[in-house]
Amino acid sequence: MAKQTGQGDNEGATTTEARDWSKTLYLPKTDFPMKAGLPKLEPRLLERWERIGLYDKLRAEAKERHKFVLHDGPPYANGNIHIGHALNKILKDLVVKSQQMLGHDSNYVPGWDCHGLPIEWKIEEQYRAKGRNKDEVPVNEFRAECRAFAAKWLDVQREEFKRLGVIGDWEHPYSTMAFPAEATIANELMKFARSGQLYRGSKPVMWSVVEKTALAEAEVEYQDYQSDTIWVKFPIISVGESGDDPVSQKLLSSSVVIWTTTPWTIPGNRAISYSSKIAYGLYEVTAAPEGNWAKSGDTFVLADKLAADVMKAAKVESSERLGDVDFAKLGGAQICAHPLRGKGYDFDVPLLDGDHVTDDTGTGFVHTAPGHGADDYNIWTARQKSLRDRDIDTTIPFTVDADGVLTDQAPGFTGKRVLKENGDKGDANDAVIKALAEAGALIARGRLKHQYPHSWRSKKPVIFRNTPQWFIAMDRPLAAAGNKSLRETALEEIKRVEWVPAAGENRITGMIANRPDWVVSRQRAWGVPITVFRNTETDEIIPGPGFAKSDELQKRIADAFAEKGADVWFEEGAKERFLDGLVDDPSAWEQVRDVLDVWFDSGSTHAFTMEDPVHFPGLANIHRASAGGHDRVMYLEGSDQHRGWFHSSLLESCGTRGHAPYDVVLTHGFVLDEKSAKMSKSAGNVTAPQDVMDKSGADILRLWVAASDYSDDLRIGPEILKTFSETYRKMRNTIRWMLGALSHFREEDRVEIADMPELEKLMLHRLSEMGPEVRTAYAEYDFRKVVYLLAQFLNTDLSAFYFDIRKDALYCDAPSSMRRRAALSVIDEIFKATTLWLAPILSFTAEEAWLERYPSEDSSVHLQDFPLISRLWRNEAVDEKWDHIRKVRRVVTGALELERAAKRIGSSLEAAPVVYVDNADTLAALNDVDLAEAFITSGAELVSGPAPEDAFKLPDVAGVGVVPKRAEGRKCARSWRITDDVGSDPAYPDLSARDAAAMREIDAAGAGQG
RNA sequence: GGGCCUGUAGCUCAGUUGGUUAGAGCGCGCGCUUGAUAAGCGUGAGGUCGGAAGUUCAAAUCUUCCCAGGCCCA
Repeated sequence: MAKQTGQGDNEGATTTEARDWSKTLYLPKTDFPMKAGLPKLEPRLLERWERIGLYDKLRAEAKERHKFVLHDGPPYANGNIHIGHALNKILKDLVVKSQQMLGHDSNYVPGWDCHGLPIEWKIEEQYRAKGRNKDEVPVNEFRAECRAFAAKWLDVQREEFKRLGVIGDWEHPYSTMAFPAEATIANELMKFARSGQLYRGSKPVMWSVVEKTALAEAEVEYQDYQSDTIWVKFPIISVGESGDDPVSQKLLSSSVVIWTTTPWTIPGNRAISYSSKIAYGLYEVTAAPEGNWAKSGDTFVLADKLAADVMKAAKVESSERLGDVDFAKLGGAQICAHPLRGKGYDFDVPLLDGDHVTDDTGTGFVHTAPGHGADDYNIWTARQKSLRDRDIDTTIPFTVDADGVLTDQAPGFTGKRVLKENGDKGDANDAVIKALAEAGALIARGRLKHQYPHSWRSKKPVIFRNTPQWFIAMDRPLAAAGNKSLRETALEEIKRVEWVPAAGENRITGMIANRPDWVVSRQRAWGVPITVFRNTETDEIIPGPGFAKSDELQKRIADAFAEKGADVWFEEGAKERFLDGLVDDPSAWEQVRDVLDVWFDSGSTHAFTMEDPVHFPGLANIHRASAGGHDRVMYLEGSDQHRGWFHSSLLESCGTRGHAPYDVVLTHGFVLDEKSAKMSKSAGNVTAPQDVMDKSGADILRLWVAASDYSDDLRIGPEILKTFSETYRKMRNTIRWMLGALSHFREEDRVEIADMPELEKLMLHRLSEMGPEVRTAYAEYDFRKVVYLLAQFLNTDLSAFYFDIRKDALYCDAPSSMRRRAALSVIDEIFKATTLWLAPILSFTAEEAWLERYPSEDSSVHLQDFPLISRLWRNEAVDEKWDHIRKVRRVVTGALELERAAKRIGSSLEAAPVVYVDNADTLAALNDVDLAEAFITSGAELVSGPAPEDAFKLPDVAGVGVVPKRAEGRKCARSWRITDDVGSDPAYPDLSARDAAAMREIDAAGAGQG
């Protein structure tokens, strides 16, 4: 028999000197440190995982299982990760690891979004610092620099993500700028072109005349600017269903008045917006100065709140309100004439009800030029169908060219400049104002200093200008989809997807139902080009539905991209090479130079990862449940992605494949500071994941994620991290104690459940309860329930109850003790189960503990599945019985606490309480139980019957009273229990009978050892 | 301003179809232990369930309004 660790040298039982009994105890013994030192430990474990090829091992082991694919939403490769990234990736890792342990092949290929504006800006910034001009750099040279920039940050972020303990195929991530990805993105776009869903339309964009470029909202800054303002009459020519009352009758000879700060947009006017929430009246001018624009007898429709201001601006001396004008009652079919009717502006100007109209300034009517403003464009396109039904041409005119010059689509003003080349005001405003005055359409003019958008580069004012753009149609019936539109298909698919939390379904449904057509073009350099050609004569697009050689053209482009990347599109002579032999005259075709919206890139990630078995062999042969298989695909991102990635992926996949690319969509909230405020550098409330990992460790961060309600926003800060560090410490120490106890456990000592004491049966029963609960919680992605269950179990059931009680047996019992061996057998199971249950969350700590228990060169806790819990462990009878015992135990500890406070006892081992029970059920439960053991006292007496008046009672434990009593006898020098059998073995005069017997066994074994 | 969502002890969270004095873990105070010891055990304090009104015999739970916060739009 091997000598037990934890025992000192045998000095002989006959020694008169006091023996150090502590050396004869089986005290916990482990190298697993109390203080984790995670910042140092974690990198070591990461190295180990890399060395043993953990990810590949997982794939190999799970080869035959059903797949669970968490398809990564790509972060943007342009900076260090922040706490939001950490939340996102850790949450993904919790899902990936738990799904693997639940028995799936749980795959995770991380990816990055690499094209787009922010990276272009960074490179431009570097150019400016060096005094270079972007426009003078060949586009592919510029693109190469963008590519290098993205590659650099991809690497940085990859290391930061790995540091969080996230398992994944980090060596083979996907990126939207990889050549095969660029090829696939272009290919997907060409699918839209060929099915006729891609069309060329127009839209106003912010445009810098100075730089001759479109600007994004983030590229403009608002500065003071003096604008010309005008009040313009639009004569009413039709009132729809007019009433018989005098006011309605009078409307036909009245005007609607608008106010604008951009007179040059009047040629682009196509409508007037009003709001049904605003009260309007008909006002008659009753007195005005001689020669005034607004004349006595003129009648205007104005918002009641603003009528006085307008009359004042028009220098009207007096006016009268004739009555209400209620547009809702009029049926919404009112038409005005353009103020320049007869001069090339003979179209009807409809009135449109719009939420963007207010009665804070102006007239309560908004001049609507769809080519010159976002609101204008939105309301115009939203009303497109009803306008067409009224025979109104909804074409948006191109009234201003790239130089800021009015075109021939602005009759009478062709050649006038809105802004000069240097950004100064041009002559267009004056020309328009003059024409309006001559037409008698002006009632007032003025100037206004206000905030107006300026280019952040040139600091010069910008304009809204209608420009050609490429769109994906939302409502075009698609033959391949049974004549359903993209919108209809997407809405149907949304219902098939599982949304976690469920509210996500609402949110995205609303967005898809209401969104306009998808603008996929950007006038930029760093992206995947829109790989189509347009016939300048016929407007035909190739590849396209009517072009016989679309197959060949599409293949040429995709193949070239796959080989050399999207740069080939911008190379000299690209058009000729791509079109060679496919069209009669390449010069009749315009090569589109716009690049794709990056949302189209990321919307295509499913296509170039999950459908590319060459580059992502682990993702080959996914048979999704929606297609009759057993595999599932999850997307997991912040809730903002309902409008972002979930949205674009859904549209992209529905438009090309007719179904959603995902089966489950899980969303999380945003990370705020401890007071629920947004984090910002200026507020000084930023928590950086890098700092947390350096100071506390990734496991603390992981515990924070797991324990938080991710469906809502999450808070983090110093106090919260401190709390989680404490929670961690508490759980860690319980694990540590198990490791220490198990250092004395030998496989041959394992005990069958039938031979175990009830306490052990109870703990196995608890495991059998925990098993399904933990599994279900993981399966439902309810990680905080897992944390709650495990914390409760470790702290309450184990540390404070089971382990506390069993310390005596574990430390003091003889090696042969059935009680001790049973306890160790059970602790072995508990350790295994809890470590495995914790592994997805405390990935580092679980691994550390696992390896401490099962040392190995190449194993890992993460290669295990969740524990199999035997059905035989279930034991409701024992559970119910011990419910009674634990209740009584609470009464006892309560009674002892009073004794302690009165300084009558210190340790509970100094007590031997008398328990009165006047309750048959409880009495039955307590009858054959070693109460002293359960109470951790030296003795306990059970008395049937009512307790004395002065006995200690608890209100919620009926029929139980405790009378404290000091234990009588001598204190055993080894176990510290006070018993009356101390000294019963003359060889061990200071020990109780149990300890003396144990020592005989131990000493014999020790002697045998020599 | 609109859409979606959130608001329970210092912190993180439970609170089943409205039903007994609103719970847990951690932290905090106090005590015990000193053989899990920069640990362990016990015990105590702490909440007008964001606010107001309403429905009801009864509301943290239902309704309305308000306040605060977040995301997405405008």
